[in-house]
Formats: sequence, C-alpha cells, structure tokens
Amino acid sequence: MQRVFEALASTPRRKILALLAHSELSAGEIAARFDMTKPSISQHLAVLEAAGLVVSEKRGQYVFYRQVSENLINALNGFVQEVCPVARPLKRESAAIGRERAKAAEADAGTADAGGPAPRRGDTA
Amino acid sequence: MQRVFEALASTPRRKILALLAHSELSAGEIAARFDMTKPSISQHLAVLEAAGLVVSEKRGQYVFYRQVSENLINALNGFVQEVCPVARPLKRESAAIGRERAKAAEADAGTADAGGPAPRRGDTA
DNA sequence: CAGTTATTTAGCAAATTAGCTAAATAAGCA
DNA sequence: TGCTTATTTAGCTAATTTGCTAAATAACTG
Repeated sequence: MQRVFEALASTPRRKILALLAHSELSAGEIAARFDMTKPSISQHLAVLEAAGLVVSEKRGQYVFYRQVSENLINALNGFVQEVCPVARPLKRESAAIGRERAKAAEADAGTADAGGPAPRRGDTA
Repeated sequence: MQRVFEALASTPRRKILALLAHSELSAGEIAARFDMTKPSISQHLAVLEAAGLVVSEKRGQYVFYRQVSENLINALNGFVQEVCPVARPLKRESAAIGRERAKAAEADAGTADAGGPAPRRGDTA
C-alpha cells in the first residue's frame, strides 16, 4: 500500500502507467516517449514493479512491461474503503471486474443516468 | 491531481484521512492521536488541504478539519479511468455516490447553499 | 569472436521532504 | 490587562528522491 502510493506520487510514473494502459511496451519504447534518459526511466519502472503495478518479462534482447490493473484497483479500493466508507460499493464493482470484463463494457454502453440529480462535479479532478 | 497523489504518498497523511472518515476533529485532537509534534501534524494538514482532500474551519479557538470525500473519489476515479479503462464501472459507482450525497445534503438542510463549500456534515458512513 | 543494441547498475550532485524546537499569532478567560 | 490554550510559521538538520553520466551485463548479428 505504502509502495503503491509512493509509486503514484510521481508524475512520470503515472504517465508510464497510462502509457501501458492498452498494451505492453519494451523499456526502450517507453523511454522513447519521455524527455528523460533511459536509466531514469528504468528506475521508474523498477519502482512501479516493486509496487506491483507492473510486471516485466524479458524476451530476447528486450524487456517488456505491462500493467497489473488488479493490483492498482485493489490498492486504491482498499484505501478508499478505509478513508471513505460511503464508497463501499466500489469494492463490489472491483470484484466484478475480474469476472465480467466483457459484460461490464457492454453494460456500461447501455447504462444511463437513473434519473436522480446529476453528480455535482464532473468526472475529472 | 499531482497534489492529491503527493498528499496520499505519506503514511501519516493517509492515517489522518482515515481518522477524519467519520467525523470532523480539531487540529489538536488529531495531533493527540499521533506520536508526532503538533507543528508536524499542522504541516500534514496543510498538505491535505492544499490537495483539496480536507477543509478547515476555525471556530473560536479551535480549527476543525473534515474530509472532502468527493474530491478524493473524483481524483482516484479520474486517474483509474485514464490508466485502467477496463475499470469503467467504477465511474458509475462514483456518480451514484455523488447522487446519494447530494440527496443526503438536500434532506439534511432544506436550504441549499449554492456557492458554499461541500456538505457540512462529516458523517460519511 | 568482435561489434551492436537493449537494459540495468553504480555513483554523484541538486532538489525536496520530514520532523524537530522555538517563537509568533489568535482566541478565551480572570 | 495579563495569563493560558490552540494552532501555525520560521528556521534548522537529516534523510530521501530525482535525474544525470559512465560503465556493466545480456542478447543478437555478421
């Protein structure tokens, strides 16, 4: 938990995670997208890996990184429950993600606002 | 966003947030629960406030702090969507929470304070 | 094998953070 | 007014983090 939040406290590391959202990438491919040296990126990747947010796999000459979204979701979820108990339904949703990825996407497309007052804030912060 | 994650990167600050989950507390009451000097706690509170995760209100001699759970949820949610799009159902839950809280606030005080701060009660459970 | 590419490790300086003590500010009370 | 409590600000040191360059390790290629 501590490691997860420390990992997320750095902007470059959050950007790396976002970059890995859709596909795995080699260390070099990641580094190419940042205005930073390869050793520095390597270090950030090590921090993310120590936090369990990504895993690496060496294939031949390259080291590929991909994210471990369950760990991210579980960590944030565990924290939110402790700090903000009203958000408890998040836990159920998180558990459901593992089982029903496809269904979840489908349901999301068809789910609209139930008719209550609109949320007070937008979806970003 | 940056400030939120930096604020959450510190264990004492996460503990403070957890402490404020159920009710507001004065700076002194918070400090009394930590093995740390009051000035240090005051500093942590300032960081949390700069991140929008808590708000303070001076009443007489005391300064009371309470959490702003919407901001926490919105920040984490915005990030998760960016990094882990598969977790989209979380967004629906977050919206539901917003509606719940809006309703609760409405029921709590018949007079709406359109320009004021977040709902007054720290009763998040 | 020698040469090239991909990645990490080592070691360093600059910047930031965490916690402390002492002092300042603000409010309540006799 | 003067005394006490509550909280924050100032100023300091130690520890941590960041990003760099240079060098080491690993794997592919001719």
